[in-house]
Amino acid sequence: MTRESNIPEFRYTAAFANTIELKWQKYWRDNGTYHAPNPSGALAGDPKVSGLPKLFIMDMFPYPSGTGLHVGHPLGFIGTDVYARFKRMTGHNVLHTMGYDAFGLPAEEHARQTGQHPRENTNANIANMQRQLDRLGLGHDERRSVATTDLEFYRWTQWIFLQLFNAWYDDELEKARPIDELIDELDSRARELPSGKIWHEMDDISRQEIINDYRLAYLAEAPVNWCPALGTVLANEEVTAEGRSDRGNHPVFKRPLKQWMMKITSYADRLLDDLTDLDWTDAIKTMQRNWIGRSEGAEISFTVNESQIKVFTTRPDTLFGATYIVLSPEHPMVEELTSSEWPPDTPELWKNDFTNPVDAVHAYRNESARKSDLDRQENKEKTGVFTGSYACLPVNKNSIPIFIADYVLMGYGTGAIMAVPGQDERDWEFAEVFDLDILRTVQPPENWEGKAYTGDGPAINSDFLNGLDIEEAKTTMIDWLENNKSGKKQVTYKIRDWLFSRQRYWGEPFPIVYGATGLPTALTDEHLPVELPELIDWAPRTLTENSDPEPPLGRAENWAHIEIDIGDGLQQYSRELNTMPQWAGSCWYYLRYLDPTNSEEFVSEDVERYWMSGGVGGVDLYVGGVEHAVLHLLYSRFWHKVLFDLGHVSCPEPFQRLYNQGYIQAAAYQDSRGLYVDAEEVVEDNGDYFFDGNLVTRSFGKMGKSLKNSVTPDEMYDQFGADTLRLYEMFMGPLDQDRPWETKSVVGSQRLLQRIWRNLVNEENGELEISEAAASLALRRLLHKTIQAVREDMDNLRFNTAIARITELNNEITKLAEPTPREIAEPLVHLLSPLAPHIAEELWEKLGHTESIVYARFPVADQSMLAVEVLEIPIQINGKVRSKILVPSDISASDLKEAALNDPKISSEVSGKDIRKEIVINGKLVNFVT
RNA sequence: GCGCGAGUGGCGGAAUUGGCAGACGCGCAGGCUUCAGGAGCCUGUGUCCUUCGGGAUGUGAGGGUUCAAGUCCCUCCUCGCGCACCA
Repeated sequence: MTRESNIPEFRYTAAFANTIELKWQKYWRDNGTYHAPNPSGALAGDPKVSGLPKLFIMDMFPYPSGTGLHVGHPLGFIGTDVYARFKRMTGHNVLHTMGYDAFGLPAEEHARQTGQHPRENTNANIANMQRQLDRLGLGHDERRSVATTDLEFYRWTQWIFLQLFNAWYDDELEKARPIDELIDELDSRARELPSGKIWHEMDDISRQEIINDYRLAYLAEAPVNWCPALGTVLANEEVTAEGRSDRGNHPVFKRPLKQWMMKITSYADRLLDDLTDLDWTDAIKTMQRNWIGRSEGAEISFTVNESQIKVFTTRPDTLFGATYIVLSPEHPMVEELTSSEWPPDTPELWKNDFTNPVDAVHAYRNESARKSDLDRQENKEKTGVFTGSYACLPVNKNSIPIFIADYVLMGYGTGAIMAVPGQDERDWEFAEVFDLDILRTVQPPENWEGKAYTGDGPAINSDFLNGLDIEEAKTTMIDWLENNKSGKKQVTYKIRDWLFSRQRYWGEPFPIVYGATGLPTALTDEHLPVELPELIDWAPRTLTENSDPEPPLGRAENWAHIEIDIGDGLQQYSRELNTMPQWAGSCWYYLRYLDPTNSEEFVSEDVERYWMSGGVGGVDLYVGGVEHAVLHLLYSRFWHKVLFDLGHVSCPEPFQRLYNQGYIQAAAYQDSRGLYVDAEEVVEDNGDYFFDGNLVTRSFGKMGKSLKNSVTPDEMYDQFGADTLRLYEMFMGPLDQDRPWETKSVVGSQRLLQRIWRNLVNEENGELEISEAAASLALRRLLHKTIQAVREDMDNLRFNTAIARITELNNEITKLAEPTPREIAEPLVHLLSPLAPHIAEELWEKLGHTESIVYARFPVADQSMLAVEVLEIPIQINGKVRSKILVPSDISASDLKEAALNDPKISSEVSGKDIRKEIVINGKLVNFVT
């Protein structure tokens, strides 16, 4: 219980902080303080401001969760806000705003559980989250806020979809082009179809089918990830390595279904190459590279009877060492390659106890079909069975056996490999199990004792390759294969085209209709937006593995069938019933921030060029969690590149600098049954933790409902105020690092603000209490040292050390006997203002200023104040500090040595000893070695 | 298994062209103020020893380079993240 009567009326308490915070938040809102002017258009403003260097700072925009924020969420938002405020004070036109990623599975799942319509639910969540964020005092240009669920926003998501639908990838020019240009080239015979079909001899429907396959957004029948529990199909990126849904951890099944796909594979090389120019961490770049999974090698054909098996290998140089072939059990040629009888002399080992290959192969295929991906991963013992057929090795016509084995995956390369046990560990293991030949074709080092040798060395046992190193042997072999029509150079990728349709209600409808031909047809711009129909029954059905996905939009009978004119007169059409995935809106929202009210274009050219200029990527700083490393960041790079190719944006990449903030973790406690107990109720006693008198165990994890360890910003506003919360979150540690939350430590940040306040304001009467007299030279020096350090720290997002420097300065001010000199007080408030903007505004006003501090100039250190006259130099003997001396900073090395030797402590220590070596680092230290 | 990152007081963390380890904060201890303290202020606080001057020791473990190593090199351990039979 606090007794208010003892606390001075104008002390900086939580209640007082709340008063001034609300005051200044209202002021900023009323004055449009954070409005960043565009160079032209509806949001144009003061040309003096839009003439400043621009800075586009962004947070990954959040999904408005129904449970609201906990203190872990705003960490990155605060970080970008501090940086943005600092940059405003150094003469930049800073664009910083916030939007909501409000479509998608989670919104709908939540709505399904509560029975509320997704829109109502989403709007309520957005309002709540906006309230929580506003209270933090984030300097966002609120005019630019968007939600992906706004009709005026998703109108343009649909428009961008049409850009993709109406474009194709020209492999020669390595860029996307309008589909009409392809049609023109085919019409004028400037281009032939690679299939050999003759364009001019085809009917209209066949032509449309051909063209549709060229589109960057296309319909395809392909094995997709069907998640019955979610009632929808999912992209590869949304399925975990265990074969479950990323969201909800439900089982996912591979099923062939006709779905919308995006041709992201066409951009694989550019997505890979352009990573080089981005200021992203190597961790994220590596994750993207792994996901794209480019490997160079060769496709080699092996002849079996009349047919050919194509294998992909990255080691064509080892072809002479191929002693068998392995097909994935799902490979389409397995059946035709399975002979009816075991060939004479087939080793028993290869038969798996079956009397003929047909039964053996059948049994093996059934067994591996039953195995989940997880089983296949966990059990790496090699299994397989002989098909009874032999293939012909193209270089020497040797006959080698063909196996099927589940260590070869259908989803990669051609689903078939040439096995080279001498140079491949997996093949070696398999060869050991089945007693197959092993032939080394690369000479291992002399004392090599291992099995397969994958390192470099001269080729052996390889005829015309002998003596060549791996790289030379590869190119020589590829030449040979191409000359002998047995293969070719080949690049494969792990990345697959992006599955883009979902059987859900709460997403963007496709701007696509189907006419009499049944082929997909694009709506034209004037028919946009395609608005989501109001549905009473919008929930997806819970379905089984074998059922078909049912798009909920099919239940909107009146909406699903329309009569419109899209160029061929008024006709009957049925609409596409799928919706887009959640990623669609987040692929491009940053562009809408630039020009959110534009009803003619998704962003005007002029505005886009202004904000997106500077590097290869337009956004100057993008802060968000590492969990979007391959999903959002890959998809939006892809869309951006398409828009770039088609001339709609001016730079090839969206995000120049990416920064991954860490997570705030919190202690969670489990009782003896393993159940989580309310962390707030746990008490510590001598290193042990108790809940309700019972011993509980502590662990750390992400804040949230399930661990019962959430702390909300609202609680922090009540107990400390928003400035304190901001300061504490920035002070906990480096922004990119995970850190444990400790409510009991927050008070430290509040004390700093209290002390700064008290150093400038009389707590009893609330009056400014500073001195107009000059500061001491020592304090002035400290101030400039602090300014220098804080500036550097702010620039490098090292807010924790910036706060430490400010604290040091304030600690010195606290020691003064007289009031704080104005020449110190004003810069101190400047240094503080990006971190704790409300108290800074209040102090700034008390200091007599009528303009907001937001656009004040951040102090610059006076270099002459940084130079010191006297240095304290440690003197070491044998590397150990024995004394310290004060010397003039401009002392010469020899004088420094003399001064050190004259130090009484040093002279007594070295007297009678032989100084063998003297190290004199001027300005740093002296070390005598005896 | 492969790749990346990290290991510093009771706790969060400072310190990098190698140059005084532990800035700043929390916590803790003592004091002031107070009827009281879960408020505020001051002082102290790596560990061990100490005659209170100081001494020894110390950055996951072990070794090395150097006048000098948290920092560089080698070997190993632990934790986190990513990928995982990708041919």
